Amino acid sequence: MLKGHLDALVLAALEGGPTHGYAIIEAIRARSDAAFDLPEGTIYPALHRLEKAGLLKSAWVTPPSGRKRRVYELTKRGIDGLAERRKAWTRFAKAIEQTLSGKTPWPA
Amino acid sequence: MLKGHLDALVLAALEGGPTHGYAIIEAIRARSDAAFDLPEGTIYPALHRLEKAGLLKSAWVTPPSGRKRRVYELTKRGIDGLAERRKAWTRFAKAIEQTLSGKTPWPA
DNA sequence: CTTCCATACCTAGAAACACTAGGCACAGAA
DNA sequence: TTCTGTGCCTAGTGTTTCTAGGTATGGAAG
Repeated sequence: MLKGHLDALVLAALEGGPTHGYAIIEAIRARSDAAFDLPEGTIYPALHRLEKAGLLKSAWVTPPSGRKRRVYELTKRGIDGLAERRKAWTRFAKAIEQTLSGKTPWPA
Repeated sequence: MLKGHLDALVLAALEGGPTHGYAIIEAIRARSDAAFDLPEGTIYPALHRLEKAGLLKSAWVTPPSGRKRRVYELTKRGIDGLAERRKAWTRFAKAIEQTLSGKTPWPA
Protein backbone atom coordinates (compact mmCIF):
# COMPACT_ATOMS: atom_id res chain seq x y z
CA MET A 1 0.00 0.00 0.00
CA LEU A 2 1.27 3.39 -1.06
CA LYS A 3 -0.98 5.24 1.31
CA GLY A 4 -1.82 8.25 -0.69
CA HIS A 5 1.70 9.10 -1.74
CA LEU A 6 1.58 7.42 -5.10
CA ASP A 7 0.95 10.66 -6.94
CA ALA A 8 4.11 12.21 -5.57
CA LEU A 9 6.14 9.18 -6.59
CA VAL A 10 4.79 9.27 -10.11
CA LEU A 11 5.34 12.99 -10.49
CA ALA A 12 8.87 12.65 -9.14
CA ALA A 13 9.59 9.87 -11.59
CA LEU A 14 8.56 12.17 -14.41
CA GLU A 15 10.79 14.95 -13.21
CA GLY A 16 13.67 13.44 -15.15
CA GLY A 17 11.78 13.88 -18.39
CA PRO A 18 8.78 12.43 -20.22
CA THR A 19 8.35 8.70 -20.25
CA HIS A 20 5.70 5.99 -20.40
CA GLY A 21 3.80 4.00 -17.80
CA TYR A 22 5.77 0.82 -17.87
CA ALA A 23 9.03 2.72 -17.49
CA ILE A 24 7.60 4.64 -14.56
CA ILE A 25 6.96 1.39 -12.75
CA GLU A 26 10.57 0.40 -13.32
CA ALA A 27 11.88 3.80 -12.31
CA ILE A 28 9.97 3.69 -9.04
CA ARG A 29 11.13 0.17 -8.39
CA ALA A 30 14.74 1.16 -9.06
CA ARG A 31 14.64 4.35 -7.03
CA SER A 32 13.07 2.64 -4.06
CA ASP A 33 15.42 -0.34 -4.13
CA ALA A 34 12.48 -2.56 -4.95
CA ALA A 35 10.52 -1.42 -1.90
CA PHE A 36 7.79 -0.26 -4.25
CA ASP A 37 6.97 -2.71 -6.99
CA LEU A 38 3.72 -1.37 -8.35
CA PRO A 39 1.29 -3.52 -10.25
CA GLU A 40 0.15 -2.07 -13.55
CA GLY A 41 -3.38 -1.87 -12.24
CA THR A 42 -2.10 0.72 -9.84
CA ILE A 43 -0.09 2.90 -12.18
CA TYR A 44 -2.35 3.22 -15.19
CA PRO A 45 -5.42 4.44 -13.37
CA ALA A 46 -3.18 6.82 -11.43
CA LEU A 47 -1.77 8.26 -14.64
CA HIS A 48 -5.27 8.75 -16.01
CA ARG A 49 -6.30 10.44 -12.81
CA LEU A 50 -3.30 12.75 -12.84
CA GLU A 51 -3.83 13.63 -16.45
CA LYS A 52 -7.50 14.36 -15.85
CA ALA A 53 -6.44 16.58 -12.97
CA GLY A 54 -4.15 18.47 -15.33
CA LEU A 55 -0.87 17.51 -13.70
CA LEU A 56 0.23 15.44 -16.65
CA LYS A 57 -0.30 15.40 -20.37
CA SER A 58 0.21 12.43 -22.64
CA ALA A 59 0.87 11.56 -26.25
CA TRP A 60 1.13 8.32 -28.20
CA VAL A 61 4.60 7.76 -29.51
CA THR A 62 5.91 5.08 -31.83
CA PRO A 63 9.65 4.77 -31.30
CA PRO A 64 11.92 3.75 -34.22
CA SER A 65 12.17 0.27 -32.74
CA GLY A 66 9.66 -1.21 -30.34
CA ARG A 67 5.97 -0.77 -29.70
CA LYS A 68 3.60 2.11 -29.44
CA ARG A 69 3.68 3.81 -26.06
CA ARG A 70 1.80 6.46 -24.25
CA VAL A 71 4.32 8.99 -23.05
CA TYR A 72 3.51 11.23 -20.10
CA GLU A 73 4.96 14.60 -19.28
CA LEU A 74 4.65 17.00 -16.38
CA THR A 75 2.59 20.10 -16.98
CA LYS A 76 3.17 23.38 -15.14
CA ARG A 77 0.52 22.29 -12.68
CA GLY A 78 2.33 19.00 -12.33
CA ILE A 79 5.61 20.68 -11.49
CA ASP A 80 3.90 22.85 -8.91
CA GLY A 81 1.94 19.88 -7.63
CA LEU A 82 5.13 17.92 -7.12
CA ALA A 83 6.74 20.71 -5.12
CA GLU A 84 3.61 20.99 -3.03
CA ARG A 85 3.48 17.25 -2.41
CA ARG A 86 7.10 17.16 -1.39
CA LYS A 87 6.42 19.80 1.21
CA ALA A 88 3.30 17.97 2.31
CA TRP A 89 5.31 14.78 2.68
CA THR A 90 7.92 16.49 4.82
CA ARG A 91 5.27 17.97 7.07
CA PHE A 92 3.47 14.67 7.29
CA ALA A 93 6.59 12.66 8.05
CA LYS A 94 7.64 15.09 10.77
CA ALA A 95 4.22 14.94 12.38
CA ILE A 96 4.19 11.16 12.32
CA GLU A 97 7.67 10.86 13.76
CA GLN A 98 6.90 13.35 16.46
CA THR A 99 3.72 11.54 17.36
CA LEU A 100 5.30 8.11 17.26
CA SER A 101 8.14 9.13 19.53
CA GLY A 102 6.07 11.39 21.78
CA LYS A 103 6.39 10.60 25.44
CA THR A 104 3.57 12.93 26.45
CA PRO A 105 1.85 11.41 29.43
CA TRP A 106 -1.59 13.07 29.25
CA PRO A 107 -1.84 15.59 32.06
CA ALA A 108 -4.31 14.55 34.74
CA MET B 1 -5.91 11.64 5.77
CA LEU B 2 -3.78 9.46 7.96
CA LYS B 3 -2.76 7.20 5.12
CA GLY B 4 -2.75 3.88 6.87
CA HIS B 5 -0.61 4.96 9.79
CA LEU B 6 -3.45 5.62 12.17
CA ASP B 7 -2.97 2.34 13.98
CA ALA B 8 0.60 3.17 14.84
CA LEU B 9 -0.41 6.55 16.21
CA VAL B 10 -3.08 5.05 18.40
CA LEU B 11 -0.82 2.31 19.69
CA ALA B 12 1.92 4.85 20.41
CA ALA B 13 -0.54 7.02 22.31
CA LEU B 14 -1.39 4.05 24.50
CA GLU B 15 2.24 3.33 25.20
CA GLY B 16 2.13 5.80 28.07
CA GLY B 17 -0.51 3.76 29.81
CA PRO B 18 -4.19 2.85 29.44
CA THR B 19 -6.62 5.58 28.53
CA HIS B 20 -9.90 6.21 26.74
CA GLY B 21 -10.81 7.20 23.21
CA TYR B 22 -11.44 10.84 23.72
CA ALA B 23 -8.13 11.28 25.51
CA ILE B 24 -6.35 9.46 22.69
CA ILE B 25 -7.65 12.05 20.27
CA GLU B 26 -6.27 14.78 22.48
CA ALA B 27 -2.97 13.02 22.98
CA ILE B 28 -2.49 12.64 19.25
CA ARG B 29 -3.41 16.24 18.67
CA ALA B 30 -0.96 17.39 21.35
CA ARG B 31 1.88 15.15 20.22
CA SER B 32 1.51 16.19 16.61
CA ASP B 33 1.25 19.91 17.37
CA ALA B 34 -2.29 19.85 16.06
CA ALA B 35 -1.23 18.42 12.72
CA PHE B 36 -3.51 15.47 13.40
CA ASP B 37 -6.88 16.45 14.78
CA LEU B 38 -8.87 13.28 14.39
CA PRO B 39 -12.64 13.26 14.28
CA GLU B 40 -14.29 10.78 16.61
CA GLY B 41 -15.66 8.91 13.64
CA THR B 42 -12.09 8.02 12.84
CA ILE B 43 -10.85 6.97 16.23
CA TYR B 44 -13.64 4.83 17.57
CA PRO B 45 -13.89 2.45 14.66
CA ALA B 46 -10.10 2.20 14.72
CA LEU B 47 -10.13 1.23 18.39
CA HIS B 48 -12.74 -1.42 17.70
CA ARG B 49 -10.71 -2.75 14.85
CA LEU B 50 -7.55 -2.89 16.93
CA GLU B 51 -9.33 -4.61 19.77
CA LYS B 52 -10.86 -7.14 17.45
CA ALA B 53 -7.39 -7.77 16.08
CA GLY B 54 -6.15 -8.42 19.60
CA LEU B 55 -3.78 -5.46 19.83
CA LEU B 56 -5.89 -3.74 22.46
CA LYS B 57 -8.22 -4.74 25.23
CA SER B 58 -10.82 -2.51 26.82
CA ALA B 59 -12.86 -2.13 29.96
CA TRP B 60 -15.61 0.21 31.09
CA VAL B 61 -14.46 2.38 33.93
CA THR B 62 -16.43 4.82 36.06
CA PRO B 63 -14.03 7.32 37.57
CA PRO B 64 -14.76 8.83 41.01
CA SER B 65 -15.81 12.02 39.29
CA GLY B 66 -16.94 12.25 35.69
CA ARG B 67 -18.61 9.89 33.29
CA LYS B 68 -18.26 6.29 32.31
CA ARG B 69 -15.44 5.68 29.90
CA ARG B 70 -14.12 2.85 27.87
CA VAL B 71 -10.45 2.51 28.71
CA TYR B 72 -8.10 0.82 26.28
CA GLU B 73 -4.84 -0.87 27.01
CA LEU B 74 -2.10 -2.41 24.91
CA THR B 75 -1.92 -6.18 24.88
CA LYS B 76 1.29 -8.11 24.31
CA ARG B 77 0.34 -8.30 20.66
CA GLY B 78 -0.23 -4.58 20.74
CA ILE B 79 3.23 -3.87 22.09
CA ASP B 80 4.79 -6.09 19.47
CA GLY B 81 2.55 -4.60 16.83
CA LEU B 82 3.68 -1.12 17.72
CA ALA B 83 7.35 -2.05 17.47
CA GLU B 84 6.67 -3.65 14.14
CA ARG B 85 4.79 -0.64 12.85
CA ARG B 86 7.54 1.71 13.91
CA LYS B 87 10.01 -0.31 11.91
CA ALA B 88 7.61 -0.43 9.00
CA TRP B 89 7.22 3.33 9.17
CA THR B 90 10.97 3.87 9.11
CA ARG B 91 11.37 1.61 6.12
CA PHE B 92 8.46 3.24 4.36
CA ALA B 93 9.66 6.77 5.01
CA LYS B 94 13.15 5.94 3.78
CA ALA B 95 11.78 4.40 0.61
CA ILE B 96 9.56 7.40 -0.06
CA GLU B 97 12.34 9.89 0.53
CA GLN B 98 14.72 7.96 -1.63
CA THR B 99 12.18 7.76 -4.40
CA LEU B 100 11.16 11.39 -4.15
CA SER B 101 14.71 12.62 -4.30
CA GLY B 102 15.94 10.06 -6.82
CA LYS B 103 17.65 11.57 -9.81
CA THR B 104 17.82 8.28 -11.71
CA PRO B 105 17.47 9.06 -15.37
CA TRP B 106 16.20 5.76 -16.72
CA PRO B 107 18.97 4.16 -18.77
CA ALA B 108 18.09 4.09 -22.48
C1' DC C 1 7.87 -20.62 -38.42
C1' DT C 2 5.98 -21.14 -34.35
C1' DT C 3 6.04 -20.49 -29.67
C1' DC C 4 7.13 -18.03 -25.76
C1' DC C 5 8.43 -14.11 -23.02
C1' DA C 6 8.92 -9.38 -22.01
C1' DT C 7 6.91 -5.30 -23.03
C1' DA C 8 2.90 -2.32 -22.98
C1' DC C 9 -1.67 -0.78 -22.29
C1' DC C 10 -6.26 -1.18 -20.25
C1' DT C 11 -10.62 -1.92 -17.05
C1' DA C 12 -14.05 -3.72 -13.70
C1' DG C 13 -14.66 -4.89 -9.33
C1' DA C 14 -13.17 -5.60 -4.49
C1' DA C 15 -11.13 -4.15 -0.32
C1' DA C 16 -9.38 -0.98 2.99
C1' DC C 17 -9.37 3.29 5.09
C1' DA C 18 -10.65 7.53 7.00
C1' DC C 19 -14.11 10.82 6.98
C1' DT C 20 -18.93 13.03 7.16
C1' DA C 21 -22.85 13.41 9.51
C1' DG C 22 -25.51 12.25 12.15
C1' DG C 23 -27.37 10.30 17.18
C1' DC C 24 -27.30 9.45 22.31
C1' DA C 25 -26.18 10.67 27.05
C1' DC C 26 -24.18 12.68 31.24
C1' DA C 27 -21.58 16.30 34.18
C1' DG C 28 -20.91 20.67 35.53
C1' DA C 29 -21.21 25.57 34.88
C1' DA C 30 -23.80 29.70 33.87
C1' DT D 1 -32.59 25.06 33.15
C1' DT D 2 -30.12 25.41 29.45
C1' DC D 3 -25.82 25.13 27.28
C1' DT D 4 -21.21 23.46 26.58
C1' DG D 5 -17.79 20.05 26.86
C1' DT D 6 -17.05 15.39 27.42
C1' DG D 7 -17.69 10.80 25.85
C1' DC D 8 -19.26 6.95 23.02
C1' DC D 9 -21.27 5.12 18.81
C1' DT D 10 -22.68 3.76 13.73
C1' DA D 11 -24.18 3.97 8.85
C1' DG D 12 -22.93 5.44 4.80
C1' DT D 13 -19.65 7.71 1.44
C1' DG D 14 -15.62 8.85 -1.20
C1' DT D 15 -10.96 7.95 -2.32
C1' DT D 16 -7.25 5.07 -3.18
C1' DT D 17 -4.94 0.92 -4.30
C1' DC D 18 -4.97 -3.72 -5.47
C1' DT D 19 -6.63 -8.13 -7.75
C1' DA D 20 -7.57 -10.29 -11.62
C1' DG D 21 -8.43 -10.46 -15.47
C1' DG D 22 -8.06 -9.05 -20.93
C1' DT D 23 -5.60 -7.49 -25.36
C1' DA D 24 -1.70 -7.00 -28.35
C1' DT D 25 3.11 -6.49 -30.35
C1' DG D 26 8.24 -7.24 -30.91
C1' DG D 27 11.91 -10.10 -30.70
C1' DA D 28 14.36 -14.19 -29.33
C1' DA D 29 14.67 -19.17 -29.06
C1' DG D 30 13.63 -23.46 -30.68
